[in-house]
Amino acid sequence: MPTPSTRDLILDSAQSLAQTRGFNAFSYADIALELGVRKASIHYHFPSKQDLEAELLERYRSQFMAGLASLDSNGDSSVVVLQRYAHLYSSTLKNGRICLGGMMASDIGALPETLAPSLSSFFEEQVSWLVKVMNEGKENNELNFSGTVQSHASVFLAALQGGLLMANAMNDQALFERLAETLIAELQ
Amino acid sequence: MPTPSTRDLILDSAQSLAQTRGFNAFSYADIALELGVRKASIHYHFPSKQDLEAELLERYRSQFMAGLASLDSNGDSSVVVLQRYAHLYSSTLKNGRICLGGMMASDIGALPETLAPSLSSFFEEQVSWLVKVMNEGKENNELNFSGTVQSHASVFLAALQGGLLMANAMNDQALFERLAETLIAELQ
DNA sequence: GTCTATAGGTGGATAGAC
DNA sequence: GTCTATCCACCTATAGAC
Repeated sequence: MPTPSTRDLILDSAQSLAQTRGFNAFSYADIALELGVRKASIHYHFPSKQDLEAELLERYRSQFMAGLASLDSNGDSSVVVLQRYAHLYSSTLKNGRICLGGMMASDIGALPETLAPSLSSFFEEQVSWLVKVMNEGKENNELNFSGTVQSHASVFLAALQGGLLMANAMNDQALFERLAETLIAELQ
Repeated sequence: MPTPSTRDLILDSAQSLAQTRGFNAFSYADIALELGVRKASIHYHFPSKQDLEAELLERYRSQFMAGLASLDSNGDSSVVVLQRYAHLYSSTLKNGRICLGGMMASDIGALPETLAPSLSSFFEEQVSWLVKVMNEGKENNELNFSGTVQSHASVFLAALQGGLLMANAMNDQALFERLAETLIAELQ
């Protein structure tokens, strides 16, 4: 594992701050303090905060999709794959974070409009992946539900996003675990 | 209808800004501009922003609960009551807003800790009300599902909150409507 | 690439006249 | 209750030395 570049360290710090406080509640000064560099150095890598935010979402999206690809690479059952998916969200909760996509969605009214398309794509890719997994589950008779797969995929994602918000605000990790379990049981 | 007091007008403006931009993305200057008063006047009614935020949540919570009380005052079926509940959320979406509780939950990491208990209560009251409605629906054989009522109530609320986030970010009101429909159908 | 220094603006908040 | 005036801290961002 090579030493992370300053650029990556900045993104890591910014992502942590964005997931815990929100996009409009952290500053270059916060990152500078955490990394022990000057604000001007951050502006060298990301001239404007909008540049930083855009890169933040893009990196998160690509890393998240790469993670999804590895979730269903084996021949595991759809139920197990969905459990692993839910665990991706659950694990962010342990650090007092919520999904970066969900956070950005809540801040969308105060962010540059140029970020909206990327954010929409993030959600659409999640739903598409869930649709694929649920379709496979139906074909294998591991999943069984009425209504369109698309609708159930949207509900699944929305419930996890909202569940993260609630569990984090109430400081109740068990709430999220029960919620995810119920969601998956409902599809069987 | 008496003329609203300045205090109420301030709360109305602040609530609109908080629901669209977030708690850390509006200022006293924004409210002052909208109402045509000076910032100092707002500080007279709400000395600190924390005071304003606390009152904002408390008013929202009490108004929301009053609204819920009128939703199931008649002998309507549980399905209809749940549809009306979902419509409460749907209607905020039309103004480009999300639920104030959901917004505050996403900002909780950048808000005073004193607000957390009130926010937890907000979610707990929503879930308790949903549990009551779902229990009645089960007794009347209008609703039919496995798993605890508590879990399904949590899922229901979480999915609506997350659905608001997604539909607002993607500017797709129909997404929310389909999502709500699927959620209710799943309980029958 | 990182630094010092600084500009120009906005944040929440207060004092005191009316 | 609302105003003018002001304070100080913090924000994003840039210029220019090293």
